[in-house]
Amino acid sequence: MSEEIAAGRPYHHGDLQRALLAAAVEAIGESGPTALSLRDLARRAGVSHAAPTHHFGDKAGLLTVLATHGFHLLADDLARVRKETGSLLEIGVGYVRFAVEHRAHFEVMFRPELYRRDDPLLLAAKKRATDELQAGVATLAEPPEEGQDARRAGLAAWSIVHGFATLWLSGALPPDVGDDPTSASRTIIGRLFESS
Amino acid sequence: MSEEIAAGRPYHHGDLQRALLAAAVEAIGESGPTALSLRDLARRAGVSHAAPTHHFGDKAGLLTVLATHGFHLLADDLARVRKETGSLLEIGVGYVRFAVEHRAHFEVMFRPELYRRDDPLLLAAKKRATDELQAGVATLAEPPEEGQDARRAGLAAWSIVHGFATLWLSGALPPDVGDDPTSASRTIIGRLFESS
DNA sequence: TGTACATCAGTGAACGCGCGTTCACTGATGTAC
DNA sequence: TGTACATCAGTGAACGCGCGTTCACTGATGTAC
Repeated sequence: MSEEIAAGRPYHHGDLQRALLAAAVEAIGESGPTALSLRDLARRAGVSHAAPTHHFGDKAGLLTVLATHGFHLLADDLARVRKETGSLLEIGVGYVRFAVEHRAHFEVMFRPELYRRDDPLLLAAKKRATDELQAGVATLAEPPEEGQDARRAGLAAWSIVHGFATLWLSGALPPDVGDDPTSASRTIIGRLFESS
Repeated sequence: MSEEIAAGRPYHHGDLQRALLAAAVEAIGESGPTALSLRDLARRAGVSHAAPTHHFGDKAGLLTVLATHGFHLLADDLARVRKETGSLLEIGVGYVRFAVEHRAHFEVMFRPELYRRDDPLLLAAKKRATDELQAGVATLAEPPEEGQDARRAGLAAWSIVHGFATLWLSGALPPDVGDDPTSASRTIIGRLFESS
């Protein structure tokens, strides 16, 4: 219990940057990333509408940080699944689960026109995630030799899980796929990994 | 040469609906579908800013028509490739080609929050496209029996081509994939169809 | 062949709204001495 | 332990902008008779 909390809203927020990012996730969940406005985030965080500019400069700045967080979260998830299961199929299912559970992050991550796509921290985070996916390919029962074949296998795996995730999120899949993206994706993307 | 054209800009446009849709494709190609404004389309078509409302009601109405056109174009493309090649792999490559060549349509089609997703004409067009993809599964050398297996094969094929297309469009794929989405997708999505 | 009238397509002025950005400011915090 | 000062975080008023929407209107077209 800090004094500031006991004394009511302090002049300084304390952790406004984090609060704004949380508000952004909430707002994106409601209306998508393009409807986002800095004034709305300020309202949600209970600060003046000019405060966000202080921390992020503009909307692209905020979304760059949000996308960077997203790529790190994704890399963490994939690494965890790989260590726990050693299965490329389960890593793929983990990718789909990430997309559904962190929809706001996922939607921003793959709309680079919304952020600074050449930001160094962002690029590093993105590399972590793609490296992790590529490492998953090596867990196959008959892993392709390093080189072109392994790269293609990685891109095929990425394509199928990314496609399933985006089709799921857009509501394009037929209703009888069910309402559990984890198990639905396991039976469908399993077709690519049958040899493992 | 109609009298109106000879006499300069006529009061009535003649085919404003089509002109506005073409302007929308152009504008979306430049700035994406969410930045679209009816006033901008009116400007591009050379009419007053209130004219588009007459034809489409609002932005969602216009995008519903645009998405419907897109699904018909896609179904046409897939049907043509199926008849010409009888190959699911080539149908998949055709899907990717469509996404790249009709980027504006494709982007709208899979963002249903932008249009009236329960519009009957739209649903019919979408069904044509998904049916066509499912018909492609039957062209496999060892087609799965009708039923669950065939449906899963169709969803797996849809996922991988949709994933490749969206990753390509977002610029997420590594540079060494090359700059020809048709041949790049053929080698990569071919991994799913190797048995054919 | 002509005329009257309904219908349709497009106009342009007006409105209110939310937005990003700027700017002089003020409150709070930390650090040097 | 106290004081001065620099720095940082957040304020709130003001601005100009593009947008969607409304509305009374006008020009053009087609059809009935």
